[in-house]
Amino acid sequence: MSSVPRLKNKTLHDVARSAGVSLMTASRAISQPELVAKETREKVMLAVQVTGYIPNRLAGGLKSQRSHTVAALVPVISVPQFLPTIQTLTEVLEQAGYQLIVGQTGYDRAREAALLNTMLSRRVDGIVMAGLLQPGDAAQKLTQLGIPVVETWDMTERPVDTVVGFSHVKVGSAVAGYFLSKGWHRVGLATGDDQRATLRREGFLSVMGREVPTAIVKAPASVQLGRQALGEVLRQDPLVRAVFCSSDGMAQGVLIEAQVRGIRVPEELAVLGFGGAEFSAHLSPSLSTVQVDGAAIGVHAAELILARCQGKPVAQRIVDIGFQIVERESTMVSNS
Amino acid sequence: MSSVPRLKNKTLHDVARSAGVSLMTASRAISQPELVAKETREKVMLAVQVTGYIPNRLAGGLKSQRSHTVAALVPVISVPQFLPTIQTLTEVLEQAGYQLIVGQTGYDRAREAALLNTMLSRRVDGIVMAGLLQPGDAAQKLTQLGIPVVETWDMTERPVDTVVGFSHVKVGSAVAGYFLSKGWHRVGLATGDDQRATLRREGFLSVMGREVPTAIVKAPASVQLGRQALGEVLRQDPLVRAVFCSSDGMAQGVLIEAQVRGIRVPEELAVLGFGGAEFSAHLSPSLSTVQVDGAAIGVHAAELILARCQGKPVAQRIVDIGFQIVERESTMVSNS
DNA sequence: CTGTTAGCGCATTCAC
DNA sequence: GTGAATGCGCTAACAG
Repeated sequence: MSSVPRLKNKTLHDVARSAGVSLMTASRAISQPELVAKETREKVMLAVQVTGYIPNRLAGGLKSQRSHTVAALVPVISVPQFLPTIQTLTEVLEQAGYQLIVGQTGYDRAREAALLNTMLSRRVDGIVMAGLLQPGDAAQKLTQLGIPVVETWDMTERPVDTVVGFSHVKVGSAVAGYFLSKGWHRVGLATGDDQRATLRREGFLSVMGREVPTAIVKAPASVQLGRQALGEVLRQDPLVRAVFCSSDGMAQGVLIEAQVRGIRVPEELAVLGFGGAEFSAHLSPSLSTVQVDGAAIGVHAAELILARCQGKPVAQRIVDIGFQIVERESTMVSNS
Repeated sequence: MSSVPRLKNKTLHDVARSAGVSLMTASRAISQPELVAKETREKVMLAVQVTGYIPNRLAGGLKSQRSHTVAALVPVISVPQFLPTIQTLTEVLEQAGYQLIVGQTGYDRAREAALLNTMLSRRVDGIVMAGLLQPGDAAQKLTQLGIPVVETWDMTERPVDTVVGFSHVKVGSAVAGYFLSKGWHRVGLATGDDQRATLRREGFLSVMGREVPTAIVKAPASVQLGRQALGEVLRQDPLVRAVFCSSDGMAQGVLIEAQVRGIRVPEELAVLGFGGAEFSAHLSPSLSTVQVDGAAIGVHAAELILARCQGKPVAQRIVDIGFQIVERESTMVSNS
């Protein structure tokens, strides 16, 4: 099977010859049909069929200086939070004739820098980051080269280029405020160790005004780690009244661990997640969470990149799509 | 910000001039350093630093006929089952200097064919499919062009090129056999409408030898659809004893719905999922499931593609990685 | 509306 | 060990 007579790819040249026109006419008939006489166009289209021609976009890109590809850099592809963003990003880009190249940084700065270089050497037309770009040589180079960059799922006043997201610090303080408004003072945190989760924690603590029982687990978080985390928080304060988790997956683990330990949610323990995962609404008790519109982030990111690629000016370089605390059963009790 | 003086990319030419060597020497110093005198090499490396040169892999690829990219086609990127596969695939490929381009078929044959053409026009060096390739012109073309293709997460005796996966029919019959061995005859199905879920259903029914209460939901499945599905199955048979679900997400929904309705699992209703999701082990009751090693599929797929790209013969064109029924609390009762 | 010319940036092939 | 020529497949820019 390894010695198949690998059929050579047809080139535009073959098409042109088969259609009896020049190379350039064939090229135009395909990419700018309106500039070509109807009859000629049909001849070329027929030749394309006959020869089984598949254009080589790499070659075209060499000349036109655009690869029609966009890089997406995520910590790990399987982080559920980013999935809706990547999904819509892929869809919108594809409709515009762009494809996505994915890279995984593995929460590692060195790899992020290396990956950025790889992507540059592939001449991607734009870069979408999950999170903020690490400052450094790579970031500078991007600005110098004028490559569109969209940072997402976070917020900053000075993006490398553009940013679509929200403030994690504000999320943390909003949740703390929410807990306090419920009269819950014995609160705890079950949180991942990644940068954004840390920001939420800081926002939370700044409103609380003191340290609170905290379990920090290694990102990416999971249901299992959520269960362990509740154990840790309870060790630090057996009478903790409410826990803020850094993901809905962890929160699910906390719910399960509470159930196993016979702790009633929300009567004895309130639980709040983060991310607005599909399943959170359908757990029992249903899970309160901080809802973020990941799909909207993807759409905005795609539009920013596309606008930049077409040389259009961008109205808003900083898009704050905000967030929303969705109150469900896991935190729903009358104030006491 | 849209009128930044877009710095032109440096080319190998610039590097060569800066180093005072010829273009070709610069090229070699970078890609085949051992063929160049140490002194020359260092001059070139310095010049690379000074100029801030980033190689253009598209240009190199034009000549060498390899893009060092691989296409991955999935129905939707957010289908949890494929995530471990995509993740390891990306990792292994990246280590070998290859990047992944993702495409979403949206469970749509026409889009799959169109996407394949798009990927061909990008001259990807290989294609990894989630599931089997639809027979058709596109598939034929792939064979003609001798492009490595790995079909995954399914099994066939006649792959387009290679296949890494397992038989969904066998999964279905194994689960049916398992249920029967437990003495459960009033069984039901809660299943998605995608092709692979349908195969599992067929395998299941072929062993049962008759139709059973079935809820079919639109893919991609979800926790919510799982809850609805149990409702539907119960409507068809209020005394159903065991349900086989087409994903762990759906199974989780079934568990929750059972809990809400006061149906005890596993005493009154046994539940079995599919996919071996991380969370399944940590639910309460823990979820029995059909475990599949998605990461192993990714590793195998990457190795097959890489071997083919390097012209090495492939030992096994058909790799069956099998599956395993993992018995947990949701089906664990003494035989009756 | 169509054809000609001249590269895009690099790597293969051959000389030296 | 190094360099010059040539072309990968296509398109921008100009002539006709």
